[in-house]
Amino acid sequence: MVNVTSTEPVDSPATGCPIAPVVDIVFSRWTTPILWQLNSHGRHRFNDLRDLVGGITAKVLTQRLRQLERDGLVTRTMHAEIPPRVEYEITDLGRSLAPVFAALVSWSDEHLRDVGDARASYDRSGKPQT
Amino acid sequence: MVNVTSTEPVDSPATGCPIAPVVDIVFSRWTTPILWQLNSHGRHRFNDLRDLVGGITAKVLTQRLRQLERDGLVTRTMHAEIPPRVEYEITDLGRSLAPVFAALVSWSDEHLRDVGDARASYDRSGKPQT
DNA sequence: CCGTATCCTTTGCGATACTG
DNA sequence: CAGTATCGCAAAGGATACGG
Repeated sequence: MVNVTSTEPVDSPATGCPIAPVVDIVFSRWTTPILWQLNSHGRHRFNDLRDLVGGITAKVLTQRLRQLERDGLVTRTMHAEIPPRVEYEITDLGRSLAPVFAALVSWSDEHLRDVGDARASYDRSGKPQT
Repeated sequence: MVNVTSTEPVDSPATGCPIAPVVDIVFSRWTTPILWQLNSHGRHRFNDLRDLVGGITAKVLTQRLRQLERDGLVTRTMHAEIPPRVEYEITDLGRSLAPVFAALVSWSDEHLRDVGDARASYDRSGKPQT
């Protein structure tokens, strides 16, 4: 979490990096897959979303959803029924991240293999010399 | 860190989210400001980079630079002098992230204020009801 | 100068049990 | 169903001291 509005210096990895705030907002752990699912498959109930994301516990999913709701990227709708039904949906602000995600998909398609190659090469012989 | 090459399921926030691997690579803590500095201001020595990034300790900077080097995003050049001189530079692969960063800058310009507003609104009255 | 080693605190997360 | 409460561990990160 970071101070989004002020121009004061922050302790986070920010100084001189203009995209540090948005990185904090969008790329915290689990937030990307959550937003991705809500963006591609519409509105979802809590447990459905939990299954879609996969591997996340209820506690952490709740934490992340609360954060995303506070940041205006996701809405939470409570239906007063028994048993209770809660639905989460991405907002227009959340959908506005589409170009960012598209850029990442594009980069993955073009360059992810290069990273794998670099790692293999590094692990074989490239270790840093003193 | 994530298994980049295989198609096997991973435990990370990945299942069904195609950009999970690149998020792991590029948006780990401190990596974005490091890449940003190396991308905007060229080659740098270790301590210069440390000052440019700001707030990062030598230990953590070393860890992140090793990771970036292994992933092929940064090069490390040792000059055998006394005192020693080590220079870090972004690679072509690292520079290929430019469109991603550009998309993030653009989104910040257009929507970061909305997040601040959403937070203020949420903290005032929007807390989740049971 | 460029790290590494060590210690220690903090943070995050999983597991489990429980509630409206 | 959709969480919350509590516990406990494990990893990440800071501070400091030291080494090639």
